[in-house]
Amino acid sequence: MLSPIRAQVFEPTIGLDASLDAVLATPGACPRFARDEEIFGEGESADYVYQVMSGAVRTYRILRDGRRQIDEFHFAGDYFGLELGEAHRITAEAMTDATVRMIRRGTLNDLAAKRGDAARAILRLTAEGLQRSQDHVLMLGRRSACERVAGLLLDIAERTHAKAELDVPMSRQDMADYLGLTIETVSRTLTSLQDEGLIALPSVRHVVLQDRRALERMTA
Amino acid sequence: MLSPIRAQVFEPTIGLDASLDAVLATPGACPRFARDEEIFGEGESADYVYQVMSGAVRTYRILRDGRRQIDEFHFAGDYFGLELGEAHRITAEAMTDATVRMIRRGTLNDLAAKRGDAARAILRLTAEGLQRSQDHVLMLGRRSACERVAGLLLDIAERTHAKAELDVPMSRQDMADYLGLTIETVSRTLTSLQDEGLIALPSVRHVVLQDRRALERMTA
DNA sequence: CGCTGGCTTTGATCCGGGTCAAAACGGCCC
DNA sequence: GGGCCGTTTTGACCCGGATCAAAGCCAGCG
Repeated sequence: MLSPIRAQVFEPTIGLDASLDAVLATPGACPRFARDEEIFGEGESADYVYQVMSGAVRTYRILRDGRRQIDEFHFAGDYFGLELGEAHRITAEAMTDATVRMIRRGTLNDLAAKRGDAARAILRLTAEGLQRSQDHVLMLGRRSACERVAGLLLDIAERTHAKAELDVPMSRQDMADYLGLTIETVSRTLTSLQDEGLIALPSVRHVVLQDRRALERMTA
Repeated sequence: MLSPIRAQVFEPTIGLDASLDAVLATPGACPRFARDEEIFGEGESADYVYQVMSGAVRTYRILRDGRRQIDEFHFAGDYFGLELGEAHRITAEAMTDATVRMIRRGTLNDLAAKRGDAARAILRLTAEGLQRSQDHVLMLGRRSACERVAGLLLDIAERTHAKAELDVPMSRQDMADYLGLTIETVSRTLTSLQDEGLIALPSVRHVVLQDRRALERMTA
């Protein structure tokens, strides 16, 4: 009944706009990471920029007492690990088994210095990250648990190019730490959305959006 | 007893690093805005980038039902209104009477195309905004009301170059909408910080940090 | 297959911060 | 100086989501 898990592999497409994919034809190293493996840690030297080729990645920070806030989820094609300073301010881990392209930061800087379109592509990536972070702020500051969960589901659908059925690559704990909630609240909210007929939960990591319109209404 | 309100006027200093201030010697228009006056609105064409010359500015978004989330406070010297797309995604208002420098976006683009240091300066501004937004996410997602208020006070102190005594240019409502709280909670939290001797509140918009160490401990 | 251990869900209760209401505090204008 | 109005503080109570606890539910493995 359920569609198989979509192979989330990144296929670069050359667009009209400045895109790093177009500029960075040279692949660079593409190591594999196992589920939950650390890709880089807070405080480490930021010598590389990364791109998800397959799988999914989470970036997060933790407070002294262990509270964790997930900053972003990264899917196939997404860049992450771009830093202003010398060191990573956040930690990155594979959420699923993942392959990740590593681009030497020096290479990127040289490219940016030589080619205006590369510099613009880097700026665009950073600015997109800022927009997503601003959306995240709005969600955490002013939205209810239900609105947050609905928003996350729609976001995952969009970013993994899923239609109605989506694979959720993250655990409930990951969802909670992204949404500023607890696992219990996330779980309860999902079941209540199911009870209202807005979604179906055929399995833990599989969600069907049954009334996308209604979900979007909560989000707007 | 109280020091007079510091004149928060921006004095550019030429640093060693790429700085837009150095590059943009040409002043451009510097209109004044009255307290609570709108500088630009969500959806408007983003033809200019702005820099606070004096006073303070808030940028925010509102949900359909009126819930407001303040994205950032901007003080003398800060740039704001940089957008990736054609339109502003957020609204900007003067929190106090303010003078604001307007820089035509085309000018900035030309400059970035011609001079690598200008392009780098713009990237840096965007990346700094991203870092602040990420800090904001961590605060909203995982910090208590008390930690949030303490963090805001320290942030204001740092960004207005205040030592122990600081002018708070924003209303309780502004603080609440930045911190993801209500006015009542902000007010209660401030008085409880005062009761514990961590701060003093000689007047509504004047705060004295009496135990900065303790405040920083809450924030870390 | 059946057992085991980690997720996830569900239940019961609690509490931090929200809501609603009223009093107190300033500014500001006359 | 006195009155007025918007902001801030304080009080009483409530509620959404957290916490604590106990079942379910698989997936993996022997």
